[in-house]
Amino acid sequence: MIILKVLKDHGKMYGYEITQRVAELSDGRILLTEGALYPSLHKLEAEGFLKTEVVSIGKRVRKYYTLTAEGKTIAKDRVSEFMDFIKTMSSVLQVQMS
Amino acid sequence: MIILKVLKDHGKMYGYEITQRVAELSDGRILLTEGALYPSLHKLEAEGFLKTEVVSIGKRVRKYYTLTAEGKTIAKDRVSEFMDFIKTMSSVLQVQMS
DNA sequence: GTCTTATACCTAAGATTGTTATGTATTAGA
DNA sequence: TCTAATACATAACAATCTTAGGTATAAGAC
Repeated sequence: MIILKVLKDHGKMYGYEITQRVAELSDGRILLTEGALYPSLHKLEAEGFLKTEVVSIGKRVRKYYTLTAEGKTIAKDRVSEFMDFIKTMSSVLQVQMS
Repeated sequence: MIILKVLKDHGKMYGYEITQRVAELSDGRILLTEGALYPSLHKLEAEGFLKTEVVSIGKRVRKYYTLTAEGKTIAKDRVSEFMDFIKTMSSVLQVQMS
């Protein structure tokens, strides 16, 4: 969900850049590890939510990801789903008697 | 975390009662399934956060759970940890440029 | 009376997803 | 020249949830 969200806000990004962006946005509190990131990117791509574009930077290769049309829809859905989750959790956590 | 929280608010409860309470508090949106509930209760008990008391109701047996002193501390910690998570996620999700 | 639903406990197989570790390679800076 | 940062990726392991199955009592519908 986070990956989809930052791609939705920032447009074309590559994996490493996403980790940096998330760390920055969360003030270092969310560290998207590579073992979580890359399999997620590959899965999202396989599901048709992301499309890729490989770019050579000198001798190094960068793989840029962009949301597909379907990806934009899913991004919105996943974020609002998460917002609902937060609301639900808040109502569960607010209650306390005595 | 949810289990610890409802036990903290409501005191002595048995497993089935916890699922009902959580469903009620979340307006049916969080369904604590038995396959998730019981292993969690057993783990929390093994970790020393819960203590049990078996009560016979007619021929049926109920296993009541109560927070230990350590359990109360952990309950607070886990809840505030989750609150921090929500705050962090909110700051990540809020950002969006045009 | 009998059948279904609710109550009440539990475990286990399978799936998902994250962490940790490892591998490879380029580039920048000390 | 050595280390840290950049940049991709996979795999073993761990944690945890869902789904499915098992057992049994109590309440209510027909």
